[in-house]
Amino acid sequence: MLDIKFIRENPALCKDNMKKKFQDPKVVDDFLKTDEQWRKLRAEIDTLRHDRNKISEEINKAKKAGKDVKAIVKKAKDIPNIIKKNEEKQAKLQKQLLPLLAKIPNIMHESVPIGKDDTQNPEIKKWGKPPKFSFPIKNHVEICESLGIADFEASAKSSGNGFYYLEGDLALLNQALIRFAVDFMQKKGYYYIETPIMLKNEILAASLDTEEFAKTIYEVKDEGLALIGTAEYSLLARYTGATFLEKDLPKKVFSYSMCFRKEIGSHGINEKGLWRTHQFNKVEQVIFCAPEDSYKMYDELLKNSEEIMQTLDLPYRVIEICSGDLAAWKTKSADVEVWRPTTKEYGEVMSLSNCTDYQVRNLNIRVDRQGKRELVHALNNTALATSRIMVAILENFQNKDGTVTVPKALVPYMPGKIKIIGKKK
RNA sequence: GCCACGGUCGCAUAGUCUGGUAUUGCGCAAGCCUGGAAAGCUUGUCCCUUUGGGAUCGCCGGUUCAAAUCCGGUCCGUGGCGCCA
Repeated sequence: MLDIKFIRENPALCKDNMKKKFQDPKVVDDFLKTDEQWRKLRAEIDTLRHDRNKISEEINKAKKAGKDVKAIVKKAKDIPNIIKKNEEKQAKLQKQLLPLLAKIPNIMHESVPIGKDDTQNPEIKKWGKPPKFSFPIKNHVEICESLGIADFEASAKSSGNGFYYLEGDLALLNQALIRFAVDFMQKKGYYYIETPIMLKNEILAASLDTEEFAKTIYEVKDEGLALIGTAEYSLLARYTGATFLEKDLPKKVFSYSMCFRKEIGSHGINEKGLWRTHQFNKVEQVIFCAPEDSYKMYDELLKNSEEIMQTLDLPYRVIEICSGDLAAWKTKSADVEVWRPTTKEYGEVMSLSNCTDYQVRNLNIRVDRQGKRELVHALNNTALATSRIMVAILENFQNKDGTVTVPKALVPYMPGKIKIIGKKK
């Protein structure tokens, strides 16, 4: 959420920001109106509490002096009831206030392109040449099935749609990708953390909005736990309530985890294969930094992602998320998309975001600056989500004989240092 | 899972039995002092609000004029026992 004080002081800016996102700015007015009522009530309650505290003190003094307190106690008895009534009113207002607050989005960076939806996200960079094939190409599902390195029939039987069995060389390629990405981030000086994959519902709910939660998160019934959709959540949760020392910032961390997503209403979840699944492996980067550094860190995170793509020799482009497509908690965001020769399109494989202090305000993650505590800024970016990168490798590096060449950078990570997947042994 | 004990201001700690101003030390910040520093002294050091105040003792609720303190529930931690990859 945004800082309430900031909304009070900058209503025009908040509304203008919403207009740029093609959202109804009326929410800001509704919020301010309710907020004013809340504050007024708050002041009343404070006065009542003050009266009560004073009377209690009087009773205490009178008692100690050995005086009869019956008369004062009788007087004091009415106040708690009035307070209680007002507190109930206040709680009601609070309940109205929170959803309104959640609807007011983070203030976008001035560089964010204006656009209605994802069709208007501009391409800001393109790297690598899409491969040319002298033979009819297969998509990754056909490659997997012809080489026997994945089984989607078996996973459909065991778990339903959106799962997969990886077998043999492909399962090993998956592990190679994870190791490659972990080594890469480690060399960049990021700190490696393996996190819980289940979080308490309320902890998880603090990192994303209610709608997003309902659409993506699997809950573990009767346990009050939920499976993470990305290690971003568990990494943020790791630092909930933390106060960093200024010398420890920027705090650059990364994690490998399995991720679980319901993908309710998502396009393509019924498609067979590895592109969109309920369960996948991801190496994730997260940075906590001083507010003035967050756009510098944004550039660094993007550079990391691009280097990974370039090292794997995968053709990609970078698109910037336009105002209308930008999630409420982000001020700026970009996707790295990989070339898919089978669809002749680029598809999302990495997602970079600067969330500034919007998430962190709920989580209360701060930096101590000479005795003053300030909220940090939080950023996140994919390092490598293996299933989609495997799709890209299988499709871009396929050979005429049906085999697939392992990208050079991954060969050292493959058992036996094999250079080709699917070669008859 | 069972039993015992515990959770207090950044850290440490008193207060809980017997309800009535949240104690002390350390660390940190500002000021005084100093040639400069240390020491010493003063003030501050979670949040909201500010003329006053209000809230806060893991969390939620109850009793009460008044709850760190009493009652109920819950979460977390430590030790022991049990189970176990």
